Amino acid sequence: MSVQERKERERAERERLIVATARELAEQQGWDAVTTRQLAERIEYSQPVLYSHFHGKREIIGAVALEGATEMAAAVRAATSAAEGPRARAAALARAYLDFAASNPAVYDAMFQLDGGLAFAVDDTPPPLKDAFAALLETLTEVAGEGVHPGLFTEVFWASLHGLATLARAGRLHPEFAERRVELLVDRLAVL
Amino acid sequence: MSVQERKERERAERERLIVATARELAEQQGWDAVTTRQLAERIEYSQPVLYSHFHGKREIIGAVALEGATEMAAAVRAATSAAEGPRARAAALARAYLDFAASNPAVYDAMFQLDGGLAFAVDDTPPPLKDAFAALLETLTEVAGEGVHPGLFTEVFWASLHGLATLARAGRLHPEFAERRVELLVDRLAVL
DNA sequence: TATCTTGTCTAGCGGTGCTAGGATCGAGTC
DNA sequence: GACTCGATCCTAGCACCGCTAGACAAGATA
Repeated sequence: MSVQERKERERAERERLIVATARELAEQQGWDAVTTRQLAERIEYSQPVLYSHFHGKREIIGAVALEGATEMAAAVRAATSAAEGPRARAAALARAYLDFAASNPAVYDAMFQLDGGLAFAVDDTPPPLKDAFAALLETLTEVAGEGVHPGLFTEVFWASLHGLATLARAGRLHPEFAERRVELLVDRLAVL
Repeated sequence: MSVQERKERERAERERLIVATARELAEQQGWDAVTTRQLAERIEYSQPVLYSHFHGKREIIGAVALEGATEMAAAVRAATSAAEGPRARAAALARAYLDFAASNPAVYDAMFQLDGGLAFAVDDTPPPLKDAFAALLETLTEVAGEGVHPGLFTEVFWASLHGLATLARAGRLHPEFAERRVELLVDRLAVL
């Protein structure tokens, strides 16, 4: 029994190592540099070991994405709970979201730009992703406005943030407008 | 003289063929299917011919992106000029933008998701891209609101549309809310 | 100690973007 | 009309990718 338990523990530990290494490598050199060979070398195992943990590279990206979703949900909740008043909470949410995207570009890519093989079909959406959306919903519901479906409003608000995050990082928007964009977005979308 | 002119004409024609074929193949089977081998076979030339026209695959993607930007600008202008009143024009712009993204996913990817090697550093941005932004600016300026920088407002509006377009296509948003999302976005962002 | 299962690695498959170097074709010249 | 020569194109191959079959060794079981 104990032997098997030890092995399972070691396996789980190695799996965490794979995900952490993939994430680290992606943040350092971009996802293009995250090849199975490079990744295998960094964890000091051969390539096939990766495939005994994940069905393919896509699943590794998906694992990084789920980790990121959990962290993003936490970051958003921490920021909103520290703010007072609906308007301030919505603004804090927006800034926390954009900060996370800017600070963890590779993770954000794994979540929304790359194919991590994650399902989004309402039912079998992984819990961390549902929870990240829920974190947005909690704060945004109070500024959705009368008679506006909170989920609908959250989708619009989220999409706007997503657009700002991706276009800003791609160098498509004027960097000096960053703060004013957030102000404008919150002012217009949020109903107090 | 005439011989050289004919050759240049044929070269230009072949270049158009390459871009058109890449675009067609991408729309049919996705950009993953657009390999240099597949592309070469479709135009009935060998691979190296591609490299006598473009420095690499990235440049071919960039060419498709520029073509798409021109078309999108035209589509937006056509839609807005057919609408009456600022609110109707802004709504028409939003729908035209989202329609274009939904109808030409591969082209939209070339423009905003893939690396087409296009510059965006204010000065050396290719004219078609500048013009596409200008097309948005023309209509959105009139609903930016008092004292709001039109360029800033356009960036925010555009980012929101971009977010809606990408998240919707990735299956991240509820399809049945599509029209209501546009209504909500225009209602909140546009100042009449 | 002998057996056997489990886990890991070596080697290799078919694919990718890209390119060096040889063959071929056609334009210009005698 | 034959010939030279330069432009043009293709064959073949490089290094890399994601992924996997099968040999092999280490460790648990008896």
